[in-house]
Amino acid sequence: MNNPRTMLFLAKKGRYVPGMNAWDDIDDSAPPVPLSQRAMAARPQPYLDDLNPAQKAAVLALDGPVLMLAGAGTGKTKALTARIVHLLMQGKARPNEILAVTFTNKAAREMKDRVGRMLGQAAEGMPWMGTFHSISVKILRRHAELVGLKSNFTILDTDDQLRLLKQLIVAANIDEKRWPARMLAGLIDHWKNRAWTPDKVPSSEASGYNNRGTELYAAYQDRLKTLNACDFGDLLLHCVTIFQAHADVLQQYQRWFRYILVDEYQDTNVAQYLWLRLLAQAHRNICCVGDDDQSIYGWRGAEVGNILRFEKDFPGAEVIRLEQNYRSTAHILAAASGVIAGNANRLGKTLWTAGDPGEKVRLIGHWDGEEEARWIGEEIEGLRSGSHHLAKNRLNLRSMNLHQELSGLARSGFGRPTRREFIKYAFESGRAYIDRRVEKLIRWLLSKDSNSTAKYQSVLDSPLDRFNCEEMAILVRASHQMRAFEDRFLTIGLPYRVIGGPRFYERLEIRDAMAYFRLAVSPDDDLAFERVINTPKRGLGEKAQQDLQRLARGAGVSLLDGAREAVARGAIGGKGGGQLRQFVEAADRWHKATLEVDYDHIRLAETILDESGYTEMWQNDKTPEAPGRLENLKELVKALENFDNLQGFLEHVSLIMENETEDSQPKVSIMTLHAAKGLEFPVVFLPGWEDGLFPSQRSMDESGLKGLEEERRLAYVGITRAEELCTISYASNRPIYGRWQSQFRSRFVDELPPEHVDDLTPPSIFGGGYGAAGMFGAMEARVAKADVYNSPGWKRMEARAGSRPVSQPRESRASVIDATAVSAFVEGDRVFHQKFGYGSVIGMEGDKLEIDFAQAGVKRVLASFVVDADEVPF
DNA sequence: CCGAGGAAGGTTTTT
DNA sequence: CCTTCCTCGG
Repeated sequence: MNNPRTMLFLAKKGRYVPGMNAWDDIDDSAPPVPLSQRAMAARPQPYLDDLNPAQKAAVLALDGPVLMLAGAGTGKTKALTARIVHLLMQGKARPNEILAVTFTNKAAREMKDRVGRMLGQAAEGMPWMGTFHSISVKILRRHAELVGLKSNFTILDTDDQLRLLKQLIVAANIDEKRWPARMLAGLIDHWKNRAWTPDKVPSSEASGYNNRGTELYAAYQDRLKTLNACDFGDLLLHCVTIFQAHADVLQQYQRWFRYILVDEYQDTNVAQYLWLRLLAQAHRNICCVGDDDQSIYGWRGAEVGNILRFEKDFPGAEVIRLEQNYRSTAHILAAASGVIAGNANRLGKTLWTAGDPGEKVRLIGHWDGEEEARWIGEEIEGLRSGSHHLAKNRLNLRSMNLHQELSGLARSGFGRPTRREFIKYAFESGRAYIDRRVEKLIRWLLSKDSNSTAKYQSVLDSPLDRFNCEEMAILVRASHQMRAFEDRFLTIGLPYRVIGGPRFYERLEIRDAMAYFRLAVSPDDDLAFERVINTPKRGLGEKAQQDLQRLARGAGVSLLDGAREAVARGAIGGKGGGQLRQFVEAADRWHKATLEVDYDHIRLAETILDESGYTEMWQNDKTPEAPGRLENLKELVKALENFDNLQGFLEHVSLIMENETEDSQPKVSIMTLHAAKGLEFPVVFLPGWEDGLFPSQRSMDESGLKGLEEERRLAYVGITRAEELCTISYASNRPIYGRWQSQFRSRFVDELPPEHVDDLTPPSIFGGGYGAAGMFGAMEARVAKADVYNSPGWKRMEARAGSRPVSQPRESRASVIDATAVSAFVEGDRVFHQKFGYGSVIGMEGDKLEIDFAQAGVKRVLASFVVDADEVPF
């Protein structure tokens, strides 16, 4: 970095910018200095300085119920953290008297970080800042006996839960095929979300499982109690039960939590709602932050109703709307607003921005999904190399003046400015123009604790007129859509990352290892015992395990104790008997080790994995996944370093499921719309906007209008993730379950306000472009089998399955034309299409026909998708 | 204990 | 159609 350009910038001294540190604090070599520490000393309330009026109002209204309706990108976390700081600075509450609840650990961590930075110290003193679940565990451990548990209860993972339920179903003599454990788990989860204990489940809800659903639920709860365990739903439900049944306990917490803050309130379910209301009802100092338009978790129990009803629940509540958006350009906001306006039952917000109108939202239709992926890949390459005109325009978008100055510099031999230099320049020239982008970058720089810093550094050091891969994302409705992009990006060598794959702690090997640890810590953990007793294989199959079960249950002891007894009596014969003896001895040894004060838990963990033969099992495994699994096990042991003992680690893991093995290379993100909530990217691609895919058919089938509205909110969330450039696309043809189907453009596309949309769809290919033809209900296009097998689409798929190169040039497709399909029609033929209805052929090109449909207008479809109108059987 | 073969299912997912 | 999970048989 020792070039003349840098020297020039360094020659000047940093300047004060409200709410921010001087530039010299943002040097990479300097330790992270809290953002406003210095400012804090100079003024009484610096954290209020860079808040807009609405945010300020939300921060200042400390007492009484407050509903902060914070639209996407309106700085809600900023307001929330400022509010906490304000509470502390005003002496309204001590750090441990503030209850701040979030949904995810990530959100909790971010809030902690930001409060800490504002205060100029770590927010470790805020023990009640966390997720609903982590806070509930804390409370529950203290009062476990009130719900029949011991305070050292274990938290079940999904696997254990399923195994347990399966046993119960079998025991109840119910056909496990017809009524799978998975489904029961879902049901019970659903009931717990609604805060229904077994006796409260309405009979109308319990028709499955031969009308014995609630019976099974009750048996499950009993079993959990015996095992001294609970599942995730229980954490909240037990708390609610305790609060409702024990006024003294409730009052204790009501007094303790003087102020309550809730993030993402629109995502709360009934149990969480009750939990909050019970805690808040005495002093009513509750501030809920949320956005009804971003409620996308209805399918897992979230009740938008909670936020819609807030003012009724808390009469006299102050409702504050954060509507100034700092994230997206005006066109993007307008497009998003246009779509969400289609929903009824909204609290209503109007997002606006003081910023640049920017580029219009781009819309493009493609022939099929493959082409869509190819196009997006090319766009990304262009944007990242700077050859794309929109990349070149980017400087204009950010700041005309600075652009000119910087271009001047560039021309005089300084080269292309990087963002880092841009910020520096803006900063040092005392320019008032420090936008939220700059603020964000500074935040990135400061958050050195985050292990993703490296990738932000790479963003910072890339030229301002290019988009770094880190700045671009593809957001899809369903994860199977990701594949097309992965395939494509792999062939063109574009670095990408899929967010939200299987989580680290959910992986098979990790769960197995964890079960071993659990058994070491609590020898009574029967579920852990069951999981590992024959993993690796010890010759203790179904039969031996059943014997053990019977023996243990008969004697009323744990499985491990039962096994010990069986060994003593020689009840298990043959090879298994010897192995069992070894297993029991080892388990005893491990447990003994955990009882020592200050034992070396890392070494113990290694010993366990070693002695159990578990590591060896994977070493001998020759499947391609095995090396990865061993790698994960190493990772797991490494993670132990952050804890004092195995107990602490297990507790942590049962609550926190994270997978943050980041590497530093900048990558394009591919993720679902759900996973994207709360994130933002300068460039966003939203592919697959086709009816049935998005909005998802299933959603609409199952939940009707309610489902459609949630899908629409999902669309809103998607668009509002984009900061500068948002591109929506769809394909006319897509293989659905192996069958090629004509797709209708998503109805959401037609809800986009045309004046904010730039339609790039080639009109020649997709007649009756965007904004022209009206929509009519989407039908399922079922194409007769014979047609499909003859269709070029089919041929293409067959070709793909064969040995052809992954990416076939477009031209070669023409060679796959099915001659019969082409010759089957001539211009002027009357034809029928399953989806578009009747029409007449007005043109042909290879395997595609151009057809003027009576209802749908001019479309291009595969010849095999239409039949002669005379042959329609109805 | 492993592999072949058949049946079923094929949104979204955190804690 | 493809993938995955489970069962059954060797």
